[in-house]
Amino acid sequence: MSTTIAFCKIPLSLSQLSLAAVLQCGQSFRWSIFPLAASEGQEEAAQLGQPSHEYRLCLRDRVICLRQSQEALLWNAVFPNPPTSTEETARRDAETIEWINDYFQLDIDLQELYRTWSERDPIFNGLQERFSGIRILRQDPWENLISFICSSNNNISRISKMVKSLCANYSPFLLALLPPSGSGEPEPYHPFPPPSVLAASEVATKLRTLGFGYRADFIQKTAKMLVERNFEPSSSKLPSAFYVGQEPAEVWLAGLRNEQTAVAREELTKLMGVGRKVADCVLLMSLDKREVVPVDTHVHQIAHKHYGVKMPSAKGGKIPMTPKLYEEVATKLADVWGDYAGWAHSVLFTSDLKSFADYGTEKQTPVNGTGLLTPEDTPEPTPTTKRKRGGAKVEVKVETTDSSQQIVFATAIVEETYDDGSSTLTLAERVKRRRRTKT
DNA sequence: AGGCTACCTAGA
DNA sequence: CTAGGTAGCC
Repeated sequence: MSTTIAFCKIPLSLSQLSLAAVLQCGQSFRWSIFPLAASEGQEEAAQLGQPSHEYRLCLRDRVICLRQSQEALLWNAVFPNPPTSTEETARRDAETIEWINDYFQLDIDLQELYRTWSERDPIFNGLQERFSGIRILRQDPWENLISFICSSNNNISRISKMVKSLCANYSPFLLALLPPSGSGEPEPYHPFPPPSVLAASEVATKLRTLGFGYRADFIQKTAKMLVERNFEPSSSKLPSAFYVGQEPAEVWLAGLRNEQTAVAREELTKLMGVGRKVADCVLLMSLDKREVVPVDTHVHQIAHKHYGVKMPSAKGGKIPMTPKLYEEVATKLADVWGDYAGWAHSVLFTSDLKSFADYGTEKQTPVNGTGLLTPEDTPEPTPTTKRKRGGAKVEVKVETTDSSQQIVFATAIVEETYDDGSSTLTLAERVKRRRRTKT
């Protein structure tokens, strides 16, 4: 059970792919991450470009294990049953390699894209050193869709827990694996459940109890909508043997890869819990629509600070993302970055993630310590990466209080000071509705 | 037709 | 109070 398995190598530079960034930046939520045994030689190992982590993902019939060194991607695949022949072993290996190439889109030269973006955009140029190797994964559309339905109004940590909970509760156990360190409990692996399983009406109520909140109904309804769709016979035969074992609903979804972006988006947004943002994430991350830029508040901030997109006056501190504003931001960024705008967006987005605040600095080195830059080399912080140091909140007045004892309207001047010494003064018209607790 | 709001939950 | 939003209602 604890036999040491050798890893196979695919030559690959860190500038083409940074597993540490790509697998944790909120594209896929299902990878398990293990630090490799912290021994005394670890620091030197890191400097030698040896792997520091192992990443694992359960597919239909196997668990893929990945590590990364300075010059190679290291992989191995674990099956519940050992291969019966050398031919069988070879066939399995070939499939895994094909999957890796497809999933990481390794035929696309990321360095060349970085060069192009840097020429077109000085802002990108400033970030490219610190955030290299960030590319878009080519994910399974069904899993991608459900994961991003979970993502609404949510954080990466909880989304990951929810997605793993879906697997644990709705798909059969495949196998268990000890952490790579050898010590600790074996971890069970389940593949992602197919549409037919999540379409059952009881699923909604059970997902509620599992802590999915209002997304429980979205997931079940979307699954049901897809399963009950009337599929064209033509859509059930796709060229690749890649889709064998998939349900018609999954094949249909994947078939949107062959449609125009607008058409595919139209179809996606018909599904429950899928708005523009979620649809665009799916278009970009699993349906080959590389030009699509999903827009959220982070992306809007970036677009405002660096690319001259308007910032509506803050009513109540929150800027609602209207369809019009969404379109403005998306078009602007697509225009700046070109064909692969969605890919460029993910570099900027990752650089803006709080969990990556120290990525590429001394505090937290990227995998294997390459591309290491001192904090002085880091670009000017953008307003979104600027950390708030102090905020004086000056309540000016409270205009009315109605009979139900809700504060309905309040005006305040808010001063915020940032790490770099700059500060902003905003007039915030904050509408507070403080609901009285039921008694 | 845009502009609200409620919606689940875990964790600062 | 927020976290990579969306449906439903006016």
